[in-house]
Amino acid sequence: MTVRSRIIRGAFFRRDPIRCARELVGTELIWGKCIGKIVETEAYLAENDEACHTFSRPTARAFVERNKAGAAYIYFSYGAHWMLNVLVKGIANGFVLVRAAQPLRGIALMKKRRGLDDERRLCSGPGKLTEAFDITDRNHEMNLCVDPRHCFAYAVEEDVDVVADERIGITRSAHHPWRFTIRGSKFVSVPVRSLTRPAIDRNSSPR
DNA sequence: TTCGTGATAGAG
DNA sequence: TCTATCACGAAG
Repeated sequence: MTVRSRIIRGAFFRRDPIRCARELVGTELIWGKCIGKIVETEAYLAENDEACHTFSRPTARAFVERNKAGAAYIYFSYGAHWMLNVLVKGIANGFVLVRAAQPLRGIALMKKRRGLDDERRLCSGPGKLTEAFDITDRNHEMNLCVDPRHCFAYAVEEDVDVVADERIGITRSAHHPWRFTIRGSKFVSVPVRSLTRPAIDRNSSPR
């Protein structure tokens, strides 16, 4: 089976962001010589989601209008890190943030770019991942569903145990369980907080 | 736990 | 022009 036949096409991203985020976990991110298995994503909704850039950034709303599903939305965060998102336009619009990956190929190159040897820490966060893969704003608005060298691809193994958990690193609309990880993966950014979330649990949580 | 870093947006 | 904010990461 060739790489091309496994490419995830635009139809995948013409659904809703939550489902896309969940199903992108376990797929492969192919970027030049580097390949990683995606172990962590988050969904952001263009509507009614205060954590999404579209909520407060006119440029993000314009991006959604201007681009097709599967376009890369890449921005610079905290003066240091690039974030890789994929545009979803379908039943609902939004983004999938690619947060962590398990290095599969091009590992020596990733180590060099990151200045690290520990494979677990090469792509264990959205900023680390883009550094390891050399993803920057020059890839902004790139269509990630056509070029087999810059795309997502279905993995050969299909059985993936995905855990839903609350998104992290945000202050607004943080309660939605729209973070998705591979259960038990050692390559995620931050360990999942709870495998089973109580429906209402205000007393056991400090702060 | 703290802090650097720079883009963005909105207020004045 | 100024300020607040931020989907982070590394050092301590």
